Formats: sequence, structure tokens, C-alpha cells
Amino acid sequence: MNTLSVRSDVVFNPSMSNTDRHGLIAKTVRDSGGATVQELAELTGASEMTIRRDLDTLATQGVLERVRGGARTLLLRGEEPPFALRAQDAVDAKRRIAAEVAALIADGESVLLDSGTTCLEVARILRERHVTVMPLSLQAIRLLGETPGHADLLMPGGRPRAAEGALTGPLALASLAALRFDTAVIGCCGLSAADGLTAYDLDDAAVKKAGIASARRVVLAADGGKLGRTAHAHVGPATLLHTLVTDTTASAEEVDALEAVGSNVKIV
Amino acid sequence: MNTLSVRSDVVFNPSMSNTDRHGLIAKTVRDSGGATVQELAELTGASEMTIRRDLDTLATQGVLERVRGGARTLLLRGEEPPFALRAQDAVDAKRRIAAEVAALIADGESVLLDSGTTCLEVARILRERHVTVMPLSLQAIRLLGETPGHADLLMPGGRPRAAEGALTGPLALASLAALRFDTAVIGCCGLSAADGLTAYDLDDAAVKKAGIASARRVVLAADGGKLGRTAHAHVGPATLLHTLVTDTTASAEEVDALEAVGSNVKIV
DNA sequence: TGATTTCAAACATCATTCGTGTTCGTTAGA
DNA sequence: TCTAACGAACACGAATGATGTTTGAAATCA
Repeated sequence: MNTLSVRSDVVFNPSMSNTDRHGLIAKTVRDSGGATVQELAELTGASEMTIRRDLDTLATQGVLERVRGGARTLLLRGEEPPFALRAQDAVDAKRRIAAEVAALIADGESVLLDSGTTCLEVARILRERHVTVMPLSLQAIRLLGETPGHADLLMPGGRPRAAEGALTGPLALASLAALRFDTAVIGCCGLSAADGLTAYDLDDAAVKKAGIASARRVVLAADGGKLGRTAHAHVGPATLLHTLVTDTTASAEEVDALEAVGSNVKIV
Repeated sequence: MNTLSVRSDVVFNPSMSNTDRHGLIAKTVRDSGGATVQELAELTGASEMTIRRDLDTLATQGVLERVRGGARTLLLRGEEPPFALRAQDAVDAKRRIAAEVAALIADGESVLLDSGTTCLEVARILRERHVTVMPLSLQAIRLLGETPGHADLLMPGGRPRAAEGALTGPLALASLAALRFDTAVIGCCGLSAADGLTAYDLDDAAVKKAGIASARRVVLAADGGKLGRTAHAHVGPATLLHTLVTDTTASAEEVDALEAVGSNVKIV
């Protein structure tokens, strides 16, 4: 919220790990829209040279934009926050949601796994389970394709969208049309009883729609921040969902409204 | 060949890096079919504990099989050598072949990239080029899917075969049927003028066949050891190939025979 | 069963790598 | 032109990884 209060928490904290510092820098730049190298050096207690290196790293990761003298946020009104940035948000809630989603899936099932950070956490859990998984993002494919784990991997086709690695396009749609799944685990950018399920990207929305159509059961994994929000691309009405898993930050009215239209809501 | 000559090269060489040692262990076990921990410790000058750790590592990588007291080769007559093992062979030749193959490809082309170690080297080069690439193995997808590089990635569907990560099955075939490529870079297990192109695995052969059918031009990347050999699964006649890139270890008679049936052969 | 070998966990040691800060010459903007 | 910002180069300390030794458990063989 307030940059000053953040500062007072951490000034003169010499035992800050580089990961902590990166997080703090990212948060500061995001909250205030931008920061100078000097400010960040003072804020974190690190040298300016270290801050410059941090900013280069974070810029490479797509967390922020490097400008002369400091860094600027990548967030613009109405645009989807970059993947690398969202991945840091609400990690705990996402993990809990993912655990609950995984608990809904029985051994032997075939599972369609949407793109997005929450679904990536689901992949991390399903990797150790005896299930067949088709992931719709490069990140999840990388995770499941590496040696350990018991899950059977099924690859969809498609063109990966930059950064996020979500698979879209005719090849992805064709892969989905050719298969049927026991469960589709879907993520979204917005969900409300009024506007239904929405995504930031048209291609993404088309893939989600096809995924939902190819599954016997649809589980939506969405942290509380997604509820009541509406993004640009419409996927379908909330009645398409069989189960919604969200966390305690979800607005109670929205949950009630969704339950009223027939969704089974689980709050973790 | 001869274990003793190998030993005399390296005994009492204390400045051996762990990678060197791993290579020597792998080679020794492969050449002699197996070795004890004691032998390997004496051979490399490392302690038995270190050898055990090495063997565990190599076993996890699929290079050899751990047995009580030592390790055994995974190579059995008639079986395809494991991917992790082949990947260490003739790295230099594969690199040179890959460079030549990449030189045949112009910017802007769409390229189909087969599975296999040589094609993986091609992927490493194409990553920096302005081309559209559809790789048929998880390894290459991982390589191309990571952030750097200019190449456009197109994902095929399919089921990855264990270890090697080659994509096969109806989804892979459907992805290929839906597209046309400027160039298909194909690997193989055997090639001869008489028996044509062959692979170890039926599913693999079907994918190669579909890939060849979907490309305007077919480039085969095969080190010299593949020429004159025949594997179980038939892909098609050598006349399907437009260009063959191989290395100087290729048998001259086989090269002549292939040129006689119309192939354009490049030796690097 | 008992003896012997093999194994793996735990700890110590050493080399290497990584992160960081400082300095200094260069570069980009005002 | 002048000044702040930058990045390359070096130095230093901490963290990490590789290795060897010891020790007790487990597996194999007689």
C-alpha cells in the first residue's frame, strides 16, 4: 500500500537474502509504479551496483522494466499482469487451492490441466500421482516431462504464447477435440455469476472453451482475487463449472451468487 | 576395446574432473559389460564411496545399471542403446553435422525437427535463428521453450516415449497431417541404399513417415555409424531424402550406393 | 547362523561458485 | 559540456558442491 511503511520495516536489515530483496524490489516497483536505483539501495541496504544487477535480472524475468536510473512497473491499466509477476502473488493460497483440486482427482483419471500459476501448482502435485495429464502450458510440460514422478504425460499441440507458455491456436483446439477427459482443471482471469468465466486473451478463451467441452467434469481453480472480476474474453457461463475451488479472500456475496446458479464451491 | 590400455592412460591421474571420471566409468562399463566398485576406484584413483555416488548418478541418468558391488551395461544385443548413453557418443561429429544441417536452412523457413541426439544439436543452433520450429521430442521442446533465442516454437501433440521423449501416437500424426513444412530434419537408426530408412520403434517410424510426407524438403542427419545399418521398423526408401548430412566415418561404398539412388550427400 | 562384503548416512575438509561491494573508465542525457 | 548512471574488472566472504573417512546397518555367501 504505502511505501513508507514498507521502508520502515526493512531499512537496515543486513540479513536479507537475495530472493527477499528481489521480492521487495518487485513489490516496491509495482506499488509505486517505479523506483530509482538509489531509492532501492537505501530501501534494501544493498549497494547500487547490486540493485542494478537485481534490476537486470528482474527485467530479464519480465517482472519489471529497466529504465535509466531505476526501474518501472510493467503493469498498465486493463492489461494482464505479466506471468512472472503474478507467479509471486498469493503463493500460499495457490498451493492450498492446488492441494484441494488434486484431492478431487482419483488415481487413474485423465486430467486436462489449463495454463496459469495455480494450475502449475496442481501439476506439481499430480506429478507424483498415477494419472494421465495433458497440460496446456509449457511450464507444466517442463515440470511433468522431467524424469521423476509417476504421472503419464500427454502432449497437446499448439503455439505457445510468449512468457506464459500457454498453448493456443488450431493445433491446441484440434488436440482437445480429439480427446475426452475425466476432469478438466481450469484457471481463469475473472469469474462472476453475472458475466461467467472470462480470460484476458481471445485465443486462451477459445482453448478453455474447448477444454471444458472435452471434459466430463470441470474444476475451476481460482484464488479469491478472481471472483467478481470480469476480463475481456468470454469463455462461458458459470454453470459450465461443476466445482469451484477458491480461498478465503473470496467475496462472500460472489460465492453466494455462484452457489445460487448451481456451482459447488469449496473454500480452503 | 581393451580395458588394460584404457587403464594405463589414466591410473594415478589425480586431477581428473568428475565429468571426466563419469565418462571414463561409463566407457569402461560399456566396453567390458560391467565393472566392480573396486576396479573403478582403482581405475580412476577416486575412493570407493565416490565411485558409488557416481554409479548412482549414472544409473539415475540411465547410462548404466547399478548392481550390488558394481555396475553393468544396459546394452543388450539388438536393443537400441539408451538415449542417455548415445548422447555421449560422437558429440563432435553430431555438432558438425548439426551445423551443416542448420546451414541448409534459410531464415523464415518452417522446420520440422525429429527426435534424437543429432537433431537436438540442430535445435541448439536453430534457437538463435529466425525460423519456425516444430520439434518432435521433449528435449528439444524444453530447449526451445526456454526464454532466450529468436526461433518461433510450434508444439506438436503426442505421447512422449520414456527417456528419449520422442513424441508419437495419433496426436503426433494428426499434428503433422495438419501442417506443411519447408524442411524436415530427420534422424534415423539405420540407412542403407538397399533397405532405405529404418527406426528401432514402430511408432517412431510412423511419425517419421508422416513428417517426411508433410515437408517440401527432407534432410537426414545421420552420423557415419548409421549408414549401412538396418533397424527393425521401416520408414521408407532412401529416395525420399533430398539431402543426407553425415560425417567422415561413413562407409564410402554406402555413400556411393546412396548417391547412385539419387541422394545428395554432404560429408562434414 | 555367522562371517564378510557392500552399502549408505553423517561428518569433516577442500575447492569452486556465487553474491556482493569497490573502483574506475565509459556512456548517455541534461 | 557536464554530471549522473552504467558496466566491466577485481577482491572478498559466504554458500555450495565434491570428496574422503568413519561407522553402523543391510545384504550376500559359506
